[in-house]
Amino acid sequence: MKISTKGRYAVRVMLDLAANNTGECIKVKQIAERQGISEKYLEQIISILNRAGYVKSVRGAQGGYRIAKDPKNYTIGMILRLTEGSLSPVACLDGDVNECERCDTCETLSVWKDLADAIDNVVDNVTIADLLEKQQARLGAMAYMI
Amino acid sequence: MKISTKGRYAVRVMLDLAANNTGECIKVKQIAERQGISEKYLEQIISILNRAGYVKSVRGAQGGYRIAKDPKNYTIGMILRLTEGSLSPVACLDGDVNECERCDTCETLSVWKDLADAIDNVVDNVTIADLLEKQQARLGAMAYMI
DNA sequence: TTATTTCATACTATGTCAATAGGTTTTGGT
DNA sequence: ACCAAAACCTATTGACATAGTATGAAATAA
Repeated sequence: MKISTKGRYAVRVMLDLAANNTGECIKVKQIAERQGISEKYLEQIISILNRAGYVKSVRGAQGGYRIAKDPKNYTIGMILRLTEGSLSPVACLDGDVNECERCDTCETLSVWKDLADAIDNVVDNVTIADLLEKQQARLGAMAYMI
Repeated sequence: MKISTKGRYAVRVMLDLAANNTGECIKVKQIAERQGISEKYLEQIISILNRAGYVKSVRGAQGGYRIAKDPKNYTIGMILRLTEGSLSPVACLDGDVNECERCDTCETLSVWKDLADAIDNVVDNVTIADLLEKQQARLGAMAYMI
């Protein structure tokens, strides 16, 4: 019942790109350093985000990545589903075909449905913009402490 | 982000024991047959429930299992945590020690906290008695359809 | 004493996770 | 034209978890 590093790192990448979005290209190396994540592993994760169009890449020297749209367009749910696959707690709820022949008489299924709804409700109502805002509020508060 | 068969089967075992609780001992073989689960695998799962005192066992011939207390005493959350371990979506939230040194500045942590709360809120508010009630309501409705 | 049942432990095949490794391609700067 | 920097691509790896099987020991009612 754990979210893997892939999903968690993907969220942090999106937040990092949003927080450091100056219009310049951001290199994987920079993100890896800031986030303390293996550069090569990050490469794979960011390529998923790239193929989905969540980030835009520029190849070659001076290349790198930029967040594609405004951070408010990206929910945590979108990013997790993209990188992790389905967030539903049981396979029975995946896809439109219910291959389990016990589904009709399966009392536990309603619990898993409620659980899936609860999970969706959280992750689909937080955006990268929300996280960014919090981060900047914290950094602002920190500035007064110097 | 999936619940494993161990946890799901454990819930079904508890429900089965509750539904078929006549005071007589219920054998692993019977549960396995009713639930369509491997007998040997079930043995391992029920032994976890037994060691935790959720079920009572009687050894030897004519032995078997009985649910220990009234079904309303067992939430899905209890059963899942016992068999699956922690239900929190990230390791950062497990235990009292936060070994991650980024926790102070980790904006995503609040999302995982909300997610953990949402999950807990579902699984801790459904009991085996609730599932049993639903099952019996359905079986009652079925009887009229004959 | 025997059949039935729980109890305990070891084993196995498969898959996933979290990387690491080793390249190829693209491109700006010189 | 060349070089270095960067993205891009694919294969491989070691560790671990999952979902069982397999084998047998211990307990007990009949």
